[in-house]
Amino acid sequence: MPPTRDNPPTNGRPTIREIAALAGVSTATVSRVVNRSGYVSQETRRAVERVVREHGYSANRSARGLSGGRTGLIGVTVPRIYPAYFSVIIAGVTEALYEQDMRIVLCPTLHEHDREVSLLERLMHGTTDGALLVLPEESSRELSALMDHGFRFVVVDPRKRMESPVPTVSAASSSGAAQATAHLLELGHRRIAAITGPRGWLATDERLRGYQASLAAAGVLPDPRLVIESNFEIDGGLAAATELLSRAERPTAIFAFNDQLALGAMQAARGLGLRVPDDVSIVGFDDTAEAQIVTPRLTTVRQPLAEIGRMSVSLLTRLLDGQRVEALHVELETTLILRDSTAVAG
Amino acid sequence: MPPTRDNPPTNGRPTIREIAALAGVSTATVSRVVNRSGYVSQETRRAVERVVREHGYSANRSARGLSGGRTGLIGVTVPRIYPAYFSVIIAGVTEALYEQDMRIVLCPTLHEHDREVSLLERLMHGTTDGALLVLPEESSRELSALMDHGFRFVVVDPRKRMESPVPTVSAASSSGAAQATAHLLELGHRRIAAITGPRGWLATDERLRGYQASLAAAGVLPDPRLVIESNFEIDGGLAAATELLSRAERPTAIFAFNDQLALGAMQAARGLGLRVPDDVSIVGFDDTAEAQIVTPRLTTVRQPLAEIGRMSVSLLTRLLDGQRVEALHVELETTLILRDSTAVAG
DNA sequence: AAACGGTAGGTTAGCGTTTACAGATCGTTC
DNA sequence: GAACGATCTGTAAACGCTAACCTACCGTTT
Repeated sequence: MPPTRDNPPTNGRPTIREIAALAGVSTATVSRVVNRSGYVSQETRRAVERVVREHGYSANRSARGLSGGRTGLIGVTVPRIYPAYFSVIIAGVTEALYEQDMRIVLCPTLHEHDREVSLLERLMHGTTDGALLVLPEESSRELSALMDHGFRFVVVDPRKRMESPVPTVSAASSSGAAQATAHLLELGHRRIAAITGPRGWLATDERLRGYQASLAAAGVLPDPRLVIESNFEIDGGLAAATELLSRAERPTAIFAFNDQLALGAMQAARGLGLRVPDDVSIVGFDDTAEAQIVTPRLTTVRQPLAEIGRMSVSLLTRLLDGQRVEALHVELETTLILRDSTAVAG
Repeated sequence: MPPTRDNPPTNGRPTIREIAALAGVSTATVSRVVNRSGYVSQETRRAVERVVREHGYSANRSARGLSGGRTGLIGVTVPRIYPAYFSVIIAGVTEALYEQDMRIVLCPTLHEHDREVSLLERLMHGTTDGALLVLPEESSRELSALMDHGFRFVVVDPRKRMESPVPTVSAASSSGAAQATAHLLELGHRRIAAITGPRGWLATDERLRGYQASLAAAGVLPDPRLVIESNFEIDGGLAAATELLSRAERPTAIFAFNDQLALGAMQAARGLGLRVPDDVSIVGFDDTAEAQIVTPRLTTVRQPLAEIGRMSVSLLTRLLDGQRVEALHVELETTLILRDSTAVAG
C-alpha cells in the first residue's frame, strides 16, 4: 500500500514530533539530543535517547537539509569509476564519510567538461553540503570562482596546479618518481626511458621532475628522445613502449608514469619477445591491484589512495564546519614497492 | 563575490518564488511547468521556461523530497567498491541514472549485515526514492518484509534465490558455466576441477549446475573430489588450486567460478612450476578487466556487468513510477570469451 | 538583595517544494 | 440560457526539521 495522506500517523517511520511526544519533551529537545547541540540534562538526554533507539528514529535528511542544516550528503565527481585508481579513492572516501554518518553522491563525469560543470552547479545547491572533485577538468580559475560563490569543496589529485585558496590533496609525485628512477640507476641502468601522462598535468610534470632530478644526481645526461608523452592508459603504454623497444639502441629500463602504462609496456615487451626484467626493467606508479597480479609482479610506486580519500574527507569536513583550514595543499607520502619487474641492467 | 546580507534576494540560486515572480505567475504554475504535470497553456509554459533557462533554475532537491515528491536520489548498497566486478556494475548504474537526472548514493556494506540493515533503514526513508541492492546479505524473507513496508528496490545479483515479489537482475550463470565446461570438454579434458564460491550462494549453485550438466551431457562421471568450495577471492583460488594441482592425479583443467579465483589458480600453477595452458587449462567467470592483462590472457565467461547495472535502473524506475513490473526476475545472457588460458588436453 | 551568567527546555517561524482545492474562463450540450 | 466538462491558474496548507528567541530556574558574585 503506497503511503497517502489519509493514512496519517504511522505511514512509515516516526517523525521528530512523535518521538518528542513519546519522550514527553519538545521537538527542539529531541533535535538537540540527536544533534548534540545546546544544553540538555543527563536525564532528559537519556530518556530521549531511549525512545529514539526503541523506535529507530533518525532524522529525515530532506527536512534537515531544507531547514538550513546539512543534508549529510557529499558530492564526489570522478572521471570514471572503475580503473582501480579511482575506485580505491572512492572507497577511502565512503569509509571516512560513513563514520560521520554521511553519504556520498557519486557523479562520473566521463571526462566531459560540460557534464562536470552542470553537475557541480546542481550538486552544490540544495543537494549536497560540499564536494570532492577528483582530477577535475576545471581550471584553477574556474574553481576559484566557484569557491567565491560559496561552494565548499576539496580537489583530489589536481590535474593542474591550483591557486592557493583551493584546497587540494595529492601524493608526493616528484619524490616517488625520484625513488623509482634512483632504484633503476642503482641497478646499473643508464638508458632509462619514461612514458609520461599528458604534458601539463601536474602528475606528469612532477613525476618528470623527480625522474630528471634523480638522473642529474647520478650524473646521467637526460636524453629527450627517451621521454615519450602518452595518456595514462594501457594502449598508450603499449604503443609508446613498442616504439621505444624497437629502437636499435633500446632503453634497458622503462619508468611508466602509472600502472596502466606499465601494463601496456609489459605487453609491448612480450610482443617483441623481450623478457621482463631480464631484457628490460619496468617500473610503474600507483600500486593498484593490477600490479600484483601480472607476471612478473610489477615494481611500482605506491600512492596511499585510500588514505588520499580519507584525508580529503577530513579536509572537507573541517571546511564545512567553518574551521579555517591551515594546510591547504596536503601531499601524502609515496613509497617504492620492489617486486619482480626490475633487475640489474644486463 | 561571496553572498552577503546586503545582497538579499539572490544570495545563492533562485527559488521557485523568484522564478514565479519574474515570470509573472504563481509558484504552482512554475512547479507544473518544470514537472510537466497538470494543465499549463503553451504561452505560459514558454514564458516560464524562458525565465527558468535564463536564471538556471532547478528545484531544490531537499525541498522537493520533503514535500512528498521525489528526491531524485537512488541508494546503492554494494559489499565493496573496488573489485572491478562491482565498479563496473556501479558505472552502468550511474550512467543510466544520469540520463534521468538522478544521482546515486553509494553505500558499501563491507559485508556487514548490521551495517547493511541500518543503511537500508536510513536510506529508504527521506533520503532516497528507492535502492539497488547488489549482492545483499539479507534473506529473501527480510527483503520481502522491507517491500511490504513500502520500500522500493531491486536486487542485483541475488546471493540467495529470491521469492517472487522481490525483483532481481542477474546473469545466466548456469548457461555460462555450461559453456565453459563444454569448451574444456571439447578440448579433450576429462578431469575438470571446479573451484566454487560459497555453497548456498545462487551464483555458486547455478554455476555448479551448469558445470555438472555439461559433464553429464558428455558422459563424464562427476568426481566430487574435483569440486572445491572457496570464497570468490584470489587467495581462495590460490589455496584451492594449489591443493588440486599437487595431487598425484591432478586435473588437466580448472574451471574457477569467478576471475579472482582464476587469477589465484594461475598463481598456484606458476608456483608449482606448471605452465598455463600447456600443463593445465584455466577458465574464469565474469570477464573483468584483469582477465585481459594477465599472462596468459584468461579464457572466461563474460557477464554483461554494465548492462546489469543499467537494466536494474530501468526496473527500479518503472517500479518507482508505480508501473506494474512484469518481468520480476531478469537474467542477462553470458558468453564464453576464448583467450589463451585454455588448450587441448596434453 | 540585586544582578548576573550558566543551564534547561519550550514555542514557533521559516526552509522551498508539491498538491489539494477553489476560482475563472470558455466552448458545448441539453 | 442554464448546466456542464475541460482547461488554466492562483491560494495556501502541508512536508519534518532546525535554530532563533523566550522563559525559568539555579548558584555566585557584588
